[in-house]
Amino acid sequence: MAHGTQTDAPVTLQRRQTRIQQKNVRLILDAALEVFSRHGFGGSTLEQIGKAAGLSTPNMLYYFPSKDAIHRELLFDLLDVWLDPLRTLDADGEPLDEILSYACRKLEMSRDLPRESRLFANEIIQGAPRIMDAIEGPLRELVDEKAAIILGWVEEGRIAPVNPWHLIFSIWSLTQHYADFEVQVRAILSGREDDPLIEAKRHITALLTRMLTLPDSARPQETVIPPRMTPDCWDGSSSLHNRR
Amino acid sequence: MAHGTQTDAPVTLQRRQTRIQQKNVRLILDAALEVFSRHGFGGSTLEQIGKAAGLSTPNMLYYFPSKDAIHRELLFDLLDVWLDPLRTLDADGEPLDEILSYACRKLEMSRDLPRESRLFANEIIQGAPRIMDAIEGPLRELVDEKAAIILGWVEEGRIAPVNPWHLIFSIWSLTQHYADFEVQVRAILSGREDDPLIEAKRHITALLTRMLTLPDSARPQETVIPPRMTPDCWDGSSSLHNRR
DNA sequence: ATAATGTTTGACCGTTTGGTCAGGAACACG
DNA sequence: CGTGTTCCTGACCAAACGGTCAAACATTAT
Repeated sequence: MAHGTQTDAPVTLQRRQTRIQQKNVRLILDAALEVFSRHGFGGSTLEQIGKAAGLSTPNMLYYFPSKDAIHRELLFDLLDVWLDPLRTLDADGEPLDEILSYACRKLEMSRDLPRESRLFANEIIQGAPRIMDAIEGPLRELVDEKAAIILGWVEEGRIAPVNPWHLIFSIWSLTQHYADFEVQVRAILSGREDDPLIEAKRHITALLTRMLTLPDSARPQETVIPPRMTPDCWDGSSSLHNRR
Repeated sequence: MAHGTQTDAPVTLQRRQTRIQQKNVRLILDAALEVFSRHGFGGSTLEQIGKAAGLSTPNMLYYFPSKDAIHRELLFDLLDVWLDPLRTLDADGEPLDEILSYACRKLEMSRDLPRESRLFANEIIQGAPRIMDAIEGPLRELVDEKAAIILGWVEEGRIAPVNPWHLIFSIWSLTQHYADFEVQVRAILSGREDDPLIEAKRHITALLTRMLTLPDSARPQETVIPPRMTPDCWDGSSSLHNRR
């Protein structure tokens, strides 16, 4: 062996995936997500992650070169998932439906991917040291693109005037709050609401609807306004399944 | 000396405050707030805090018995400040004004006390291990009390129907977002808005107003509705001064 | 001045941390 | 079956961690 005794670790990309590799990498990432999302990067130890994954510390370092590498992989895997709902916001759709659907999908993610939400929150709170590039680049571009669409709707008089960027921030904060601050929400609502997320959906839908619906006087009169139906995502079933 | 060589450390309560004590305790707490709020408890080290405070590690431990004690003191000092705005929500006030004022004060706090906001966020994200009692007790009671007031306003037909608890969550999330996710907000808005918080105030005010204002048909007709003025907190000056 | 008190430091300690490594165990495959 | 590869572990390491302590240094009051 020319360059080291230990067989070359299966680096992130060049992966001849063995079954065992697949299983353990998944185990590690899942455990790391659990631990990192609760304690932050600095507050987490490989021992904790190993315990959660059922693997020894050196064994984990056989699959990943370092603690940092695990964290980075989690974060970059997450970025795609995280921005996906916004990508689907369609300029050709009915404005209010599009925005409500988006909020709804984000709220679903708070229900189904709370750990991912907390991981992201931790990263941003700490100043986004590892994903600032992605935020200043792709994320910003995506937001600008969709904000332009919403601005177009405003100018066409199809929704009430609103700052599109801050509208997007509002949707982010309103929805992610139920994942990131879950223990607070549950502590306050315990005994009052069994599933806060159901009521949260009603609340956020109403909030956005009232905010974006034009007053009667300004509404276009061409057609009778149909009673606004909330987009029926999440009523009964969902496609996301990542709960622990 | 009966119980130890080192002079009794100035424990949190029994404080014969020397000038030096006052100065250094303040220095330590301020530095600790900076560090803890960015890296979380586990991710922070006494060395970091010491560097920020300009004090050596053992010297800090002369004023506080442990890293944990510093963190606890910060957290409990914060709790009072944090809940104060909600306490001032007045059942006898004009409903919309009261709620807008509350949101406004919370937004002010995001501007003036971002580190405190992040410290709190960190604690909740991590499952509130140190302040769960305060959340299940005093916080919950305060929220219930104020939610009852809001519910009363709804039943009197003075604001549009709304779930008061989720309304409070909404205000928390909408406002704290600008402190906790500040780097993201700035990264997205940089070059577009110099001071995001100004536009944020407009946005949140409009959002809450549209959400809580009754439709024309339902509005009580006794008096002419005066043009709604936003409560003029924060327009020009503020009482909070804790920026770094 | 001087004694008593309050403050700061450098050296130190035990533990935990991320990470290495040689070698053994389990596996795949001809 | 045997042999090459993949996987796993126990022992180990250096650095960093929270914290202690005796002694030196300031400060204050008398």
